[in-house]
Amino acid sequence: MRLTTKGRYAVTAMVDLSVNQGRGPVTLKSISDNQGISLSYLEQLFSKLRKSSLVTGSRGPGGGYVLAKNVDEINIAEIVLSVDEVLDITECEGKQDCKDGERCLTHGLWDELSVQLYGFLSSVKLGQLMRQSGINHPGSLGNRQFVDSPLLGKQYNEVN
Amino acid sequence: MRLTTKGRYAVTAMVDLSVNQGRGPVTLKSISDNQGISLSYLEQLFSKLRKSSLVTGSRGPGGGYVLAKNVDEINIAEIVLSVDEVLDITECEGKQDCKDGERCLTHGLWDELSVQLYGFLSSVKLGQLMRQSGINHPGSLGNRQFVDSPLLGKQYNEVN
DNA sequence: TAATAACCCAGTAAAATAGTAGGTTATTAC
DNA sequence: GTAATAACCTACTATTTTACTGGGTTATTA
Repeated sequence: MRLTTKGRYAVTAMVDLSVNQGRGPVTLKSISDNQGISLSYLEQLFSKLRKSSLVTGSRGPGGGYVLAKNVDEINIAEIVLSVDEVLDITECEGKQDCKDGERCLTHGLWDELSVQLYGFLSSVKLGQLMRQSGINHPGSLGNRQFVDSPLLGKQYNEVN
Repeated sequence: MRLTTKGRYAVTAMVDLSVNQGRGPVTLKSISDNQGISLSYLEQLFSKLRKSSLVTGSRGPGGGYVLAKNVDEINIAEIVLSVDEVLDITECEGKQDCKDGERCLTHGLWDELSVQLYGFLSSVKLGQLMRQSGINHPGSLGNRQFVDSPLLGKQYNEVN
């Protein structure tokens, strides 16, 4: 599970579709203008989002993209995975010659962390992000950290 | 908050230090051999880990690196942030001319998600990863997903 | 039939990741 | 002291990924 600005672009664009839901299709041109992302780059991202059945496009005037599913049936993980390939194949797994144990150990651990991360991101639905849009302007977060998010509620517990 | 193989390397190396704790300093050479990461690249990563006060190095024969803090006082987030710069500065935030609201909205939302992610990763301590090393060989995860991780326990709740 | 906007493809520019190569300095063991 | 070790440092290169550019075509609407 990788997480870069590419996935961020995709999530941002999907939120754009969410807030404009019901007002007809959203053109990539408008997202491009709003978010400052190049049109052609957006086309590439939406090609993947479309192939993942997250959006549906319609051509011609008045056309654009709409969400293919309900905002509460789309989670952040599938958006990110749709555009961010998940490669990260380690030599170890490929060769299967890790008899000293050390190598597999750490790889296995990271995999576990990846699964947890995926679990976390898949638990956050697009609808949640969208509905909280009103109270999430820059700076509204202040110095708060870690827990008690007004956006997602009690998603996890502090360990110590 | 970015998450790439670079951060994975760092976490992997830190777990290596954890399991060898008490057995004296660990050389980068041994980590290089174990994990298949170039020595000089590791040196660059450890330079950052050292500046973040996560490890301390000792020179000469018998030297190497040890953890600067207890395994339960080091979390995954600080390891990742130590090597993965957190730039991701958006035009919007820099210019502060986002009066249409649309732009700030999505940016603020992503920031919120970043904070959540940071909270999640900072709740996982190095010690947890280390102690579970015995039961986390590749394939032990099976098809399990999302919740009920034997590694981290109940870290978060599914939303719906 | 003209405008629109998705859809497609090939290439380039920029950035980040990963590695290479050469050092120096401090420490230990002989 | 001297040799080996291993951190520590710097600059450069290769590779990969990210992001953008520029050209199309196809379907749809007015």
